[in-house]
Amino acid sequence: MGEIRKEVQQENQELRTLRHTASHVLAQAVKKLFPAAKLAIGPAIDTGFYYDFDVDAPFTSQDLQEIEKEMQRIIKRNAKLERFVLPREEAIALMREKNEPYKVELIEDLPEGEELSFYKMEDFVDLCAGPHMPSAGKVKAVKLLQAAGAYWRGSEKNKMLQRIYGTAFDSREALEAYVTQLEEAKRRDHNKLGRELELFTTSDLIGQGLPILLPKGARVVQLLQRFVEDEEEQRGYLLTKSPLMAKSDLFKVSGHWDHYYEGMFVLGDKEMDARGEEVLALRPMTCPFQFQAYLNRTRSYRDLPLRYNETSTLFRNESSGEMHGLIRVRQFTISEGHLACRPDQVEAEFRGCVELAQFMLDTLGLREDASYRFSKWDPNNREKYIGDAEVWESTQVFMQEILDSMGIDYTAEDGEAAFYGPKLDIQMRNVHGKEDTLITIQIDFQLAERFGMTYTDSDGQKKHPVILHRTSIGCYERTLALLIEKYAGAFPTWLAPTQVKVLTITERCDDWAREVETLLRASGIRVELDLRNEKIGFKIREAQMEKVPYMLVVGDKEVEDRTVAARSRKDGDLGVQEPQDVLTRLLAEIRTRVR
RNA sequence: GCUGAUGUAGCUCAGGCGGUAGAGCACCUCCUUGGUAAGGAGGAGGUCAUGGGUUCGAGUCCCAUCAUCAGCUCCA
Repeated sequence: MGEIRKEVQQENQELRTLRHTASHVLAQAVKKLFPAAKLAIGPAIDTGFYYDFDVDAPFTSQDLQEIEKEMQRIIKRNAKLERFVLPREEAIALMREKNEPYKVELIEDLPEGEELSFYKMEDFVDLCAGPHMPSAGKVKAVKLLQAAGAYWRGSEKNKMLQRIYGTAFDSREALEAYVTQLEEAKRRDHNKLGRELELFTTSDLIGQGLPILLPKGARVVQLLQRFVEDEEEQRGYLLTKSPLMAKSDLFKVSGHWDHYYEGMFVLGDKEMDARGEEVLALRPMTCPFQFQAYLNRTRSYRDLPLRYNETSTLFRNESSGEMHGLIRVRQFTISEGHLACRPDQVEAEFRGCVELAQFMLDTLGLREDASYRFSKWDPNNREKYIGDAEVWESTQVFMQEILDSMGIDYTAEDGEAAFYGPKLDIQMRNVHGKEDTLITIQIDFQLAERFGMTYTDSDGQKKHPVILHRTSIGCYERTLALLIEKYAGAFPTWLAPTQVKVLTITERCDDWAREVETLLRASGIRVELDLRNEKIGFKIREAQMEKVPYMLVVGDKEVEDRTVAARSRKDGDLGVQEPQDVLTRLLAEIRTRVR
């Protein structure tokens, strides 16, 4: 096994080298066609490569075509790459001479005394650590995909450069396979498929980031919510229902007024607030609301852990360019929960949260696509966070120890924490490979004190509980989006908005079809009746069946026997059966969901 | 928010140089027919995203706004 993995890694490394070389070919081509272009950076990425340029006008799609042709010529000439090294000062001088200010800046940021490597390909020279293919001809297949703006050094304070994305492979076939894969991804894209399947829609009148769940989408979300609430109840959670808005006072205590004002929908403004007028804001999270539930009466150490959950709708004023389908929206509903624990309970409760999240992912079939991120604070950016450095550091160590003891394979990242504590984020990739957080579990040693939440310990002392913030499947809209893409719209039977489609061949069967519908519906099966009486056969029906687990066809011959022809998405033709038999089978199938 | 592209019937799209809108599929009615994306006849549906402007006249040109898409930045 180790050997195979090693080989795969080596292959990936070679592909990255090839793509990095392709980015140099791109830069050379751009320099030839647009001599005024200034070079920034051009790395290989997982799916290909890009290069950033500072140019007067953005690249058009025609520009890309011409650049790609020029790249083909360089590859055909099999231009050789030669490495050479310069001391720092000479390197800066060379880049000044070539009028490449971004390269100069890059070199100046590198440590003193370091030798700097360059690669020369024909008359084109680029600062680069390498490695590279020996010649451009090794790039067998290359394709430019798109141009887009990107900030220099990834900061919106800097100038926006023009980035060209492309991909490269060592064979024509591999490139074609990748392009096919991109088309397949587009087909599964929840934003397209979800609209086609009438799961959701949007309205220009309602606004950006505010999708409407249509009956089928609303049904799936309802099923998910019932499932989550039932499961959490079994695990000792207590459901709350708290208001969707609160006075600014609440958010001042929580710290959101200072740390999250831009992200909130405030019904009024800071000036009104300063004048002492009542200013309400829609809630961007549930924490302080559930804290008020905790504060309803005095708490004993015997009451802990106290686990609150809520199917909670939140509002966040995302900036206009961020919104995307059901993945990034301005209003969403989340399976939110807060656990108040004694210090000696935190570890077990944290584990319980992780296990619950994993159980949810297993049930939905998403676990294999999840990755874990340990999101830490950024000690160099103190104004983003509340509390003392010691609390942060000790909380992070504490969390890390739990993660390690659970054997969770995570990546640690600085600057990704919530403003009040570190997080374990469970990340999911969408069909295009873009990553988003689905589930988050956080440890918070700070807010209980801010809100004056206490319990009386066995020694009679008032103490602050430790708060765990957590979601179990995260936001329902986002989960729905991931499920659409995971199953290409063909939901598992227990989640399918339509479990059975009842069809007829002639209107003489319509009454009998309605009886079958009533029978199934009475048993809690989600039925869609289609009385169009189309004269089409099973093979054709399969096309529309793709998204529906079961299909029943009612016809005259079957009417005589009081039977229906049944077909399953999974098992194919089930033959002609008594409706009761079909019902039994269906119920069994629906109950196969993990419990 | 930034860069770019896009916005014509439910869907996919046509509409060279400005002269007040079309196709396929879907939908509705009727006929034919119990079944392999069936045939025939007819029908409905668009203030061309919205608001301004230029013009005798704008889907077509200009500006603004809104929305959608890709990427960046930010985040669940």
